[in-house]
Amino acid sequence: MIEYSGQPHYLVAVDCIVFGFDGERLKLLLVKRGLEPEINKWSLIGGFVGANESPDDAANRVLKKNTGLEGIYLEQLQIYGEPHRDPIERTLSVGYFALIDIHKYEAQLSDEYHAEWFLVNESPKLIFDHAQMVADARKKLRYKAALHPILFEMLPKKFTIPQLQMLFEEVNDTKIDTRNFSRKISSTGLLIKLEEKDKSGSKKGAFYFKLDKKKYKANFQAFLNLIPNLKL
Amino acid sequence: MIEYSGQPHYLVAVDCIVFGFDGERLKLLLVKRGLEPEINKWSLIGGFVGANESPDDAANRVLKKNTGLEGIYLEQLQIYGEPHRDPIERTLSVGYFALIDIHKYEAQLSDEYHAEWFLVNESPKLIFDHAQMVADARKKLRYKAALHPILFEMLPKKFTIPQLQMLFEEVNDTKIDTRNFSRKISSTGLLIKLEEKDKSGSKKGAFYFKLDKKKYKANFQAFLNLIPNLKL
DNA sequence: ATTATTATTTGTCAAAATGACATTTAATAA
DNA sequence: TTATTAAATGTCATTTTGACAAATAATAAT
Repeated sequence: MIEYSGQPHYLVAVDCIVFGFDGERLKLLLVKRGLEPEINKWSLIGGFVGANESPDDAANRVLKKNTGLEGIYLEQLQIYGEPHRDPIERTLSVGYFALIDIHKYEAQLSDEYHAEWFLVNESPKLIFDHAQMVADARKKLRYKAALHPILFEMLPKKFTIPQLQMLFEEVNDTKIDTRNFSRKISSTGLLIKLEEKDKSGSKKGAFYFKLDKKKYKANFQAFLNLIPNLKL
Repeated sequence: MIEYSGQPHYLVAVDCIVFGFDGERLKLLLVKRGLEPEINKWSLIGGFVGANESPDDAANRVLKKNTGLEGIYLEQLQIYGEPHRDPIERTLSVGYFALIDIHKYEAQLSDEYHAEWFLVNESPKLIFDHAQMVADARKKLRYKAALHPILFEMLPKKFTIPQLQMLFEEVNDTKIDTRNFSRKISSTGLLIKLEEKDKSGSKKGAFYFKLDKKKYKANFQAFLNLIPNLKL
């Protein structure tokens, strides 16, 4: 087989910044690293890109292995390729951010996988440049969520408007006016009101809504300015 | 030296999608590939990531080598990593899109570098997955340019409003109303009007403007909706 | 000198979107 | 029956938007 002569070869990994929402707070899924160096330290979910898979494939595989979940929302963040970011040997890592409905994950046997959820603001120290990856991913999540309805990926099938608003407030670290928010949300036409109410949060109860998936897919590109005074 | 045992290693390259604007049309900078396979075919400007450089470093080095220019606006696009995208051996490529003031480049000795400008819509067939990279880069350029003032990176120090508008129209492949466009542009406060006029395009002449670089840097994040009926 | 030409520049107005603000409502608990 | 609590909804002034055409400045032609 011909090769490009004399060029160095590197390991290529993927690392996933996995966000979830428990109904109140934004969370981050971490695992204890299973190999040296830094074994047993907290780390993003990651792994090496195999010979017959693309980085996207690798990210999906690694996510399934660590959570049992398939079909997770995944988006390429960027590549991390500083020469010495991994002390053992040169490894470039493709960062992905993933959005999970946390309840789907909790439905899995949590012993089978040793990933753990942390509040994003109370995460432990992470290995290598993983803290930078998380910071970049939070920024990108804010950016995208301001323009596209990706946050629904973190909600269960049925959710309430107050829940949705809390999620937006968490992601953007801001308070949003209830009246303006619900006006904006309903103007998108993406939500379908259900009969049922969620009585857990109040005496009155909040109506459940579900996503209009047809419109969601059709309108994924146009969902501007859900955050007041948006400054990207 | 310790290594991660048994993991495959790959070549890692960078490829730059270089956009320029000649005052009327959007252009793409290509080179004839200098090595087998596909030698002498048209290709994006690219190269392998060296042992002591990051992909960002490599992109800057490769751009300087092929154009003589430094300090070019560069942004990571995404990674291209399908297992067989390069027929010789597995190579992952980090795509970058670059924005150049085409006049700076023309000031260089054009014989010294054999890169050539093509109209983006009349580019030759490209090697490997480079056509896909160009398509992705155009999409991302539209996206970013709708929200951030990056298109100024393609203009000379002095430029006119009609030129600026033509650039926006080229990038977005649309027509924009002159009155609304100049209202929007001036509301950003990013432009400083000069005394001088550009007489080349008309009898009346169009006033030159320059970028207020302080405001440009300060407001890089907030420059929304320059394209009417924006649908991202 | 006057007029014609041509791209540049600027103005209006109605409609829609935005942001700030407080009250009503529904269900349960007291 | 009343108190409590979160959910749901309405108003209004301001700003932004999009659609539309007339005026201007310089040169070329007569």
